[in-house]
Amino acid sequence: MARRPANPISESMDDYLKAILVLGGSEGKKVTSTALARRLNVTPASITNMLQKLAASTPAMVQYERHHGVQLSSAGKKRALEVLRHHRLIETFLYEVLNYPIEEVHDEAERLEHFISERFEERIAAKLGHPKFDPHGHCIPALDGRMPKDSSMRLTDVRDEGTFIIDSISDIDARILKVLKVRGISPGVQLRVRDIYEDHGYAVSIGSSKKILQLSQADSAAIKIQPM
Amino acid sequence: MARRPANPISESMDDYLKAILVLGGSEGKKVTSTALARRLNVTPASITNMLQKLAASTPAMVQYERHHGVQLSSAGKKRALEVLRHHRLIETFLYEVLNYPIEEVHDEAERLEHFISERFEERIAAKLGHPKFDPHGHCIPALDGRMPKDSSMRLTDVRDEGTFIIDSISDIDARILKVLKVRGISPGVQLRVRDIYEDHGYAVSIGSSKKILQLSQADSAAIKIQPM
DNA sequence: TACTCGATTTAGGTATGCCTAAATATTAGG
DNA sequence: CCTAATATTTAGGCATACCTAAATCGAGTA
Repeated sequence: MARRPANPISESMDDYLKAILVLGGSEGKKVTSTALARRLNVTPASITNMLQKLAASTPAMVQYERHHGVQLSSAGKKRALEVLRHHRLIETFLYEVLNYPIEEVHDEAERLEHFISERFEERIAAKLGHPKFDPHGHCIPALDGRMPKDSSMRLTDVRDEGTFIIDSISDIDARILKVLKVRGISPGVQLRVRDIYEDHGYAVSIGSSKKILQLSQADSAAIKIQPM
Repeated sequence: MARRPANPISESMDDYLKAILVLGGSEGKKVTSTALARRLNVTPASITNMLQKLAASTPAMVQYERHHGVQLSSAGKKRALEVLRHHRLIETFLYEVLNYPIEEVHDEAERLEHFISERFEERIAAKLGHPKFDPHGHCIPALDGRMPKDSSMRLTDVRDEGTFIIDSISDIDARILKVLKVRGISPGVQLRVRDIYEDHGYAVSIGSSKKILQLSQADSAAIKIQPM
């Protein structure tokens, strides 16, 4: 029964799989080349190349039809969740154990996630008490890949004034993360939408404070919320 | 004064520099291609290629004359010491903070050393209290690259019975490391040489114990000692 | 001094993963 | 339903870092 060995998964392949996952390319939805190109900071041509490779590998990591987007196969999704788990555990570790400033954990985790062993993962998870959320409020996939469904919504989808709980903050832009930190905007905090400037941001207040904060559109786009 | 930027140092280049340092290619001594090839598990041809590259980079990382070996330039030595510091700090961290078994720290550190930031280094050094030695007994270079001179000798150079203190254990072979661990051979322990089997190993005893342990030549070669 | 053998270098080739420019497919508007 | 604008793919290149096979060098010995 000479089962041929699964071909190795490179660091780059991992990055692509994780990006597809985060952009929603599991559960039937498809992701476009352009969206991937933007997220990964490479040209669309490079995306096409890699998608062909991911589709051709054994087992196939994605389902891909040219000009019609990609989505993860079950093997691809499994792998992407492993990488995401690594990433978020490392972020939590850097924040909790090594006292990193929140806006620095992402870049470091982004590099390290490809190189830590299963043992490293196991040890930091144990040290942290098997956390369910990273410091940005994002859910950490379990070892078996299970992850509760995310019921949060984007602040930028809000059309009416109201009160919410901050669910999570996107970690990709350190600058925004720092801006939000100094304004007290972090997961779990209550956020009241006071005014909406169509496509130009929001006026909000935090907790029980009456102070009004102006958030740019870019800042607002990094915030996910839950209705109270 | 458009100073041209120093060209980037790749992960591979770091590996070569570190290998040259450890094989003694600082302080005037030269290292042969073959020795490097053996240590890095690549062919001699690959070594030649990389040495040419290291010699041609700005600033030059090594001095290299074909057929006559290499040695580190001051820039190369500085860099190699940085990488070695990373490596040994990470080993110490894995052992002390994450409770790794000693025989597993090397391989993990070998991968991670290339990817941690200055911040990561600074934080783990602080957390560990700026240690001077790694768990194998090797000296950790200071931030400025200074490192006390190593006055230890190889157990395999011992020709007469006598008593010594174990200085350090080579970390490159996990199997040997584990064998030595279960026999109680670790840095700081007293080791008595009882019998010498020319090129076939040693009979030793540990601490105040009378029990005689047989060490193979390979096991012995991993041990460095200090006269008492 | 010349020869031989081991050490080293050169030449040429592989794979990854990125790029640009040119070609082509899809989609939305008229 | 056709066309323009946009999205995507193809083709051809570059750099890194490794390999093998075929030269070539150099140190010790006859």
